[in-house]
Amino acid sequence: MSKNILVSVAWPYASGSRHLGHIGGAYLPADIFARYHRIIGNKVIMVSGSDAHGTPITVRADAEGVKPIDIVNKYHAEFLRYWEKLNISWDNYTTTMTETHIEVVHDIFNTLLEKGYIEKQKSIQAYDPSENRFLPDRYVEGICPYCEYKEARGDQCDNCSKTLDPEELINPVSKISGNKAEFKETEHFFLKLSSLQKELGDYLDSREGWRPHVINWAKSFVNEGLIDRAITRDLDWGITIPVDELGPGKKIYVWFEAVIGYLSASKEWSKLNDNEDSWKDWWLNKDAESYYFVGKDNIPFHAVIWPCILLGYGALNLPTNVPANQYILIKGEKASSSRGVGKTLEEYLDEWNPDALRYALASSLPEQSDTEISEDEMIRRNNEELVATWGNLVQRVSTLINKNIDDLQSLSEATSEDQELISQFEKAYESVGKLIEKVELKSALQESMRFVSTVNAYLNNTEPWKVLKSDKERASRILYSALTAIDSCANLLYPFMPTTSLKVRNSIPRDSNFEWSVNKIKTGVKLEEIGLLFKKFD
RNA sequence: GGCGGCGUAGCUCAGUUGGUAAGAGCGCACGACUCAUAAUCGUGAGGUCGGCAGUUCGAGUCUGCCCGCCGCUACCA
Repeated sequence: MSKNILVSVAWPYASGSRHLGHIGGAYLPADIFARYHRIIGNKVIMVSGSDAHGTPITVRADAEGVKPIDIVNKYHAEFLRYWEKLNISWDNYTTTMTETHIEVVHDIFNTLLEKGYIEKQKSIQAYDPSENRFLPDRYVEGICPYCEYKEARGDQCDNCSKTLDPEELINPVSKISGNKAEFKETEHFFLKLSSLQKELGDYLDSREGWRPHVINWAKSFVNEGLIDRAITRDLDWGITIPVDELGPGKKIYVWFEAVIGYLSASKEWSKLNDNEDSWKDWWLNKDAESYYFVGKDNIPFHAVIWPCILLGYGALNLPTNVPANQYILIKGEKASSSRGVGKTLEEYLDEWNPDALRYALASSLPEQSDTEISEDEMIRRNNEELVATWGNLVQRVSTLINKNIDDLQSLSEATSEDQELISQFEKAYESVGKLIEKVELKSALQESMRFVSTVNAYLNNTEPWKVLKSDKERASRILYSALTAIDSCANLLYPFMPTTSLKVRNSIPRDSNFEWSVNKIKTGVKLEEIGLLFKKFD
């Protein structure tokens, strides 16, 4: 009874480089989760893509004197390099510029409009006449009407921390040009979140196993009362509005269309695989599950707004879980290469074995709370946990076998000690699997490493290097048992470290080929040279 | 201001619905081993669980207040 599992991953904004925090926050955990489910036989599609629209991209394009599309292409290409180097196993990694995406966005827009979940509303908006553009609240500055602070923003005064409307500011100016801001009426389409509040509340109440910070946050949004939100903007760069009622210069607002990308990327995947309807197995089949891997800043969009869009549209599956991560902090600051904190992601990717980097990040995933890491800590984990415990185990056993035993042919009977080692691993698959299914990936990795240690302990207790001198058959049995255990360790660690795990597995000849249970290792065959899995940092 | 999260051993973090003497990994100390990338294994020392008060037979776990850090507060996504 294999399940269909949709692994949806936050769409990275093609407006700048990503950093380690992004990788640990969403892409790596999603990949671990997806790889595990594929291995145990579930049908997984993992989708995402580069988010091509939105203000940061146009701002950056303006600053660099290029077109938005140039910025998008540059960073999309950079993101593709990340995924390749890190072995992120997408089924479809696309962009929000594809025809399929635009079609799907238009379909959802039109359907919500027909059903009355989208309607036009007029509002007064700050406007910069010299730049010929409307201004977000935060891009308007002026004097606070309450405390007379001179640099109050249109949304809030930093001095007295009162929430403001831009129109309240005295002498409002555009933060972009420094010129006086005007106020003009503008008309936009709004998503009527308020009329979906009850259904969303029921949906959230029915969720089980969500992380406390995610469900609490989502519910607090509902409890405060959902406010209708504009889904179009005064912009040239973006997806066109399917109905021509607002006049020129307006586009669909990025937050509305980006989340729809999960559906359009799934549909695109179907087309690419010559089965246009296969996406339905993940979106319409009620037994299918969907997991959305995002950072905590994305919780409102994935636990509130996207479910509302889906509820309004109807029929499509809502998120099974949104295992949002908190932030990875480097040296006490939110990981940010733009602020010059730490190395760029590309530098890490050049310097690190991808599996070692995956390990260092996976063992510090911010699943419950913000987690601090430093490069020293990552190096320490590589040297003292990965190299010493796992890499060295593989090395010591393969060396013992290759130097002393030709082909693991004549084995003595297994003792209770040997059997106990193997039966431990039968349980390991179960306990590690359960943790991954609950998206407790950090614990799952720690648990896996604990089993790696038991093999080292087994060797210390059985001392095959001594037994070799007197009883070669017994020594062969010990090493055969250890090799069986190592093969299982490689399976357990595969979702976390796919490349090195495959390297180990492919070197060990097997009689069976289970990916998620103990395998029988062939006797009478020579073990292939595995080589060092990881290198120590000096 | 309001809302949410966090504050647990030197460090990074776990601690289901309150219940046997508070956990893990790393670091540290001591011991064992020497096959292995000076790697491994075992034992141990470290905490009045941010503070104060309360509920309870019993609270890290619930309530109130306080202190500190972070985030959100709806046109950044």
